[in-house]
Amino acid sequence: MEQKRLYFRRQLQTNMAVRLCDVASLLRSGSWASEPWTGQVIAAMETQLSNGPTCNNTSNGPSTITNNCSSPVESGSIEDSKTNLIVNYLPQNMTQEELKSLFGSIGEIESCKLVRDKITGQSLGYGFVNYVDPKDAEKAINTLNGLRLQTKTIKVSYARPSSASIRDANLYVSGLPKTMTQKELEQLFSQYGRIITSRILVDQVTGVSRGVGFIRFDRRVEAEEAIKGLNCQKPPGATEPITVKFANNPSQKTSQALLSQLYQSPNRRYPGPLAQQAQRFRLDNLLNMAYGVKRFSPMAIDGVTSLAGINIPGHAGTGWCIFVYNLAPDADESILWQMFGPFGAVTNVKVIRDFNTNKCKGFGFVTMTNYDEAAVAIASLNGYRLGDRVLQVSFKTNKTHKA
DNA sequence: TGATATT
Repeated sequence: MEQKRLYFRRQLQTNMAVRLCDVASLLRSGSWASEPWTGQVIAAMETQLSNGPTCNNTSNGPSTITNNCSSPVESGSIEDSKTNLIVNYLPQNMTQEELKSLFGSIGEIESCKLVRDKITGQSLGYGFVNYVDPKDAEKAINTLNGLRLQTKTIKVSYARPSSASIRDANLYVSGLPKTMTQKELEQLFSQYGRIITSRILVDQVTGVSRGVGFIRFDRRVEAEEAIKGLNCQKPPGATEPITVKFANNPSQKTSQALLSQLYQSPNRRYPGPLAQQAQRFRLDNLLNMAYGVKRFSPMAIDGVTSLAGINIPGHAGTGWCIFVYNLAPDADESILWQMFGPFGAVTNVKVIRDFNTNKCKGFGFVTMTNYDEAAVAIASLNGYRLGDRVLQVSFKTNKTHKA
């Protein structure tokens, strides 16, 4: 009870209508409504809401507020939201649950959304995480920005307030001098507005610039002005003019290309050869279940020595559970994400702590979706030296008695 | 013409 009071007091201290709307709707629904003090809290919030900016939150996602500031965009100003983050460059196969699990290891999450293609359902590689506490959002940027997950390095930053004016502000630039650096590219374009991202494409083999790149501005009007000012112009010192135009939207592919991508990408829906071994396990286990055979020992398969995390389709919340031993007392979840994330889809991590001291008891667990990725992670991380400790990593066993 | 940046 007291914890709930503290929880909502903390929320109330976040002086944004957007937060109040969310808390109010949370209080109105579900088990919170039965608490004797919720009525007072809702009333207090609605008073503030009626005096403040309009709340337009009608959906499940994080809400937005009408920006009624007289000078909405000031160069270099701090973002409006201190709790809402955008996470870019997520691995293609990362799910919303995995995103929530990863960022939930920092602090309490108010809402979390992985953005998917409306038609294909494929991840668009970015998402939003809205924390309850602005301090956790800041901590998430400090600890998770730049985290390597599989082949990607994720970017974590404050989300700008959602608005039509910030959409379609990405430019494709070609004909750049091969010697031009990213910094020089930014210098050229920064006179037209605030740059959100910039990139120069390079040859995969030689690393030499391909003379093409991208500039994403904060606002579309800035991108329009940059086209007017720089398209067909020669950059300082260049011999040839550059081409500046709006970039293609990656989500606007032809249906042919989408189908091709769907067929070729090894994801959950269309498992590629890599998933075959895990599929074989699942099939075997289904057959064993169906025929009432005692849970089969997978030890006979391909030299695997010990397994327990049996993954049965339809049995939600399962995966390949990995036991990690010899963690330091101050180990936290983020270290587990950092170690195992690069090997594949991680759905959950947990550091086991002493109830009284809150220090790690020396071990933890990691759940991975795919068997093959889990096996590689174990093979790679068992014996790994973390600080002054050598880790023992294995599939979790179902030991009920100590040997 | 990207390491799919605004739900």
